[in-house]
Amino acid sequence: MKRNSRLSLALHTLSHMAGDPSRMRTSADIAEHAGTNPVVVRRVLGRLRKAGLLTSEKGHSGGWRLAQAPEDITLADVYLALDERLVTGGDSDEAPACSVEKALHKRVTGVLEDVEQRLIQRLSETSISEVRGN
Amino acid sequence: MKRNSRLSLALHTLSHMAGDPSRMRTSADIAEHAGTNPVVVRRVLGRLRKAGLLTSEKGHSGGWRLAQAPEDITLADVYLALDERLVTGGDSDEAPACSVEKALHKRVTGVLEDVEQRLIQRLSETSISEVRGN
DNA sequence: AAGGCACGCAACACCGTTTGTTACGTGAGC
DNA sequence: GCTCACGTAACAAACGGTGTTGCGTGCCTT
Ligand code: FES
Ligand code: FES
Repeated sequence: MKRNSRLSLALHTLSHMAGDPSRMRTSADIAEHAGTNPVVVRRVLGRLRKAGLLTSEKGHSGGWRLAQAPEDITLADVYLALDERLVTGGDSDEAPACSVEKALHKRVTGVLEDVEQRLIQRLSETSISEVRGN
Repeated sequence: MKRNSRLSLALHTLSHMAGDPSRMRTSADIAEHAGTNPVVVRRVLGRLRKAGLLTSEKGHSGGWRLAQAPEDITLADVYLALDERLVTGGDSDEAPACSVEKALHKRVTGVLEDVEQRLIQRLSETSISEVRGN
C-alpha cells in the first residue's frame, strides 16, 4: 500500500518460521536471508514481539521464535502489530473551524476507516501457515 | 492514507468551486486560501485538468473552473485523477523465484486490490457538491 | 568467573519522495 | 505593448524510511 517493506519483511520472516516453528533464528541469519541489516530486523520484529507474536531470547543460543501456533497468526495480526494504519492515526490536524473542511475531512476519514476495516477483515482470512514456508 | 495532502488540497478546492461553479479562480487565490504556493496548486490541479475535471485559461481573466457539473464529480474521480494508488502501482519487484515470497506477494496484492476497489466504490458515493462549499 | 553471543536501543548518515520557491516561457486580454 | 495567469523546469528544504555503528545488558558456554 503505502511506504512498505516492513510488512514484507515481517511476513517473509514469519512465513519461514511457520515452516519450522521450533527452530531459533538470529537476527543476523534473518537479515542475511532478507538482504538487509540485523538492526533493521530487530526493529520490525520487536514490534511483533510487543504484540505477542514472537519471543526473543538473548545469550548464546538466543534468537527469535514464534510465540503462537502458526495457524493462529493471521496476516491481519502482523499488519496490526506494526501499526501503520491507513488513516494516518490520530493526527492533531489543521483548522478546527471551517465547516467545509471539517465535513470533507469527516467524509474522507469515514470512508478510510471503513476501508481499513475491510482490509483487516480480508487479511485475517489468511494465516501465516497457509503460505508455504520452505 | 499514505503521503497525502494533494488529495486534501484537491478536494478542498473543488468543494469551494462546487459552491459557485461559474466563478473563475486563479491559482494565486487558491494557494493563499489553502495556505500553500500557486505552483503547487497548479501542479495538483493540472492533474485534475488532465482527467477532465477542470479547465484552465490563461490571460487576464484566466484561472480555473469546473469542467463538469458539481453533482457529476465524485470523490472517486478526484482520487483517481491524481493516480496515487494504494497498491504501489506496477512496481518491478524483487526476486522472481522464491515460491514463498511469490505466494505471499500474490496474497497481499490480491487483498490490496480488493481493498482499493472498495475504497473507490465508497468514494464514488459522494459528489463534491454534497460537501457544502461556502 | 570470564568470554562470547545475541538482543535492545540510541545516534547518525544516506536516500527517495514530497512540498515549497524561483525563474522563465506562452497565450489571452486590455 | 503591457499585464495577467497558466505551464514547466530547476532547485532548495523538509520528511520519513532504511542502513550502520556503537554501546549496554542478559544468558549461555567453558
Ligand atoms: S477555508 Fe474553510 S473550507 Fe476553505
Ligand atoms: S528466500 Fe525467503 S522466501 Fe524465498
